[in-house]
Amino acid sequence: MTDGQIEEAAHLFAALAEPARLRIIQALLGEDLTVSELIEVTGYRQANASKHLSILLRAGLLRRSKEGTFVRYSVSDPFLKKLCSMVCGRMEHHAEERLRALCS
Amino acid sequence: MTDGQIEEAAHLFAALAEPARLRIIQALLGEDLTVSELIEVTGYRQANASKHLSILLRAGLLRRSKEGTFVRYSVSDPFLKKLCSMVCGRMEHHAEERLRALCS
DNA sequence: ACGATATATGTCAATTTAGTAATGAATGGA
DNA sequence: TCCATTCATTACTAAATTGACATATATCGT
Repeated sequence: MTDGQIEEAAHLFAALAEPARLRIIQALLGEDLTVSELIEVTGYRQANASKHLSILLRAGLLRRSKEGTFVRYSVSDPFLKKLCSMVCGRMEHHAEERLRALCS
Repeated sequence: MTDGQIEEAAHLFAALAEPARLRIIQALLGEDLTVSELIEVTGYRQANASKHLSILLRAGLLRRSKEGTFVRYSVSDPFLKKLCSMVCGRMEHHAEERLRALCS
């Protein structure tokens, strides 16, 4: 692996290393949403949501399409869906382990 | 997904969002290494490497075992191996796309 | 063209993080 | 016991990041 690829991967993980962005991704995995809808759903301020969206967009994780004055975002990367289900699986596994440790 | 799980996931990604830590993981995926060996391989300073290792350890990605005065680290999480191969695959895919865009 | 709405961007303070040097703790050998 | 080695931790500086506010840009209807 080259230095460039390592940095690219780190950049990708950095885009995912923020609870607000994970919430946004979670919402967009359910259905494509405009910024307004996303604000409604998540409760984030417009400027912040917009900034987080631009970060996810630059990381290549989202797709952006204009609809009049609205902008609709969607999950562009099939990799992201797989990744999310993997992470969920891991966390369930850990939750189970914690539970088992508690009961032993 | 609860807020706690979202934050836990963000924390996990944050642990991976650093080139130095990805380099360390890459080295440890090849073989288990002591801190000294890791320093030798990566060229990082001792204190720096130690800090990165502690972050990966706290994230549950590495295992730690003492051997006399030495400490050997290894990849504890099968999830991590899968994740790395996925990320590598994604980046190769993107590299191909860039190449194709260049030639079209 | 004008006003209203949707989205993006710039700036600021506060927080977090990486890297370095120095120090501390633990282990093994003389 | 004393010293040398290995690793962890602390204190510090510089840089990056977040969220809030204000402002700019773009599009639509009138």
